[in-house]
Amino acid sequence: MKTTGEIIRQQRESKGLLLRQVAAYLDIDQAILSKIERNERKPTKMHIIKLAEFLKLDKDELIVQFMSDKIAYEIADEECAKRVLRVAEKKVNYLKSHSTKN
Amino acid sequence: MKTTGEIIRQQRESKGLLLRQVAAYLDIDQAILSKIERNERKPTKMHIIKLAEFLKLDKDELIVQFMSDKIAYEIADEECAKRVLRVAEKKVNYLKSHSTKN
DNA sequence: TGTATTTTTGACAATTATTGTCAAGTAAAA
DNA sequence: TTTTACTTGACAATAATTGTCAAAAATACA
Repeated sequence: MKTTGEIIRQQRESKGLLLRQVAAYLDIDQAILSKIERNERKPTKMHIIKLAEFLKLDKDELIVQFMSDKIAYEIADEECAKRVLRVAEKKVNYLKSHSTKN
Repeated sequence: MKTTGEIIRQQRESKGLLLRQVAAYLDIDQAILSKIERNERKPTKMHIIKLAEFLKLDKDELIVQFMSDKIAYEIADEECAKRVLRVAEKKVNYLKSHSTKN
């Protein structure tokens, strides 16, 4: 399984781009991007969106990576991680079916 | 589906306890507990643990409620919420099988 | 080699989010 | 109607996140 950081780094390198160039597009210091690629810092959603744009990665796919990282990280040390996910799914279904939009 | 706040409030009332009494045990202002019960503020994990203790609720069950709330809230407005959960589960499995403890 | 370039690292500053208090308001009970 | 419980909202304290900067380390390459 590739990490989010690995996906980003591979794509950046495959395009021959420097940290500094991509970081400039994201409007952050390259130090942060370096850390994101090494999974040492978590990207924000804005980072993810701009990275997908700039590196021509599939935006939804990258968001899935990013959010599942966050969730996995949050619950990984829970005994009941699996149940948490199952209950969360029920709640998401409920929220979606009762939300005003759509 | 009962919300976390509802579970807490029902149990508290069934025991004839006042907000102020439970809040004292949690060492917080009763205003916060009032808001937690009305799902207007999110409890911390410590709140949840102490609430389970004091109200004699099943601790793991309450933690599942609490964490699934957090997750559902985070991803509810995502198009790809379901996929996020599935990928998160894979990552949790991976993390669990590769963690040092156990 | 050694010089330029890129990346990494860590200290710490700025910003934002969370968690809390307080006091006044509302509701309900006695 | 007075007391008691609960709710609300402004805002203070604390904690977490996000960022900068500059020096160190790694890499590329003349």
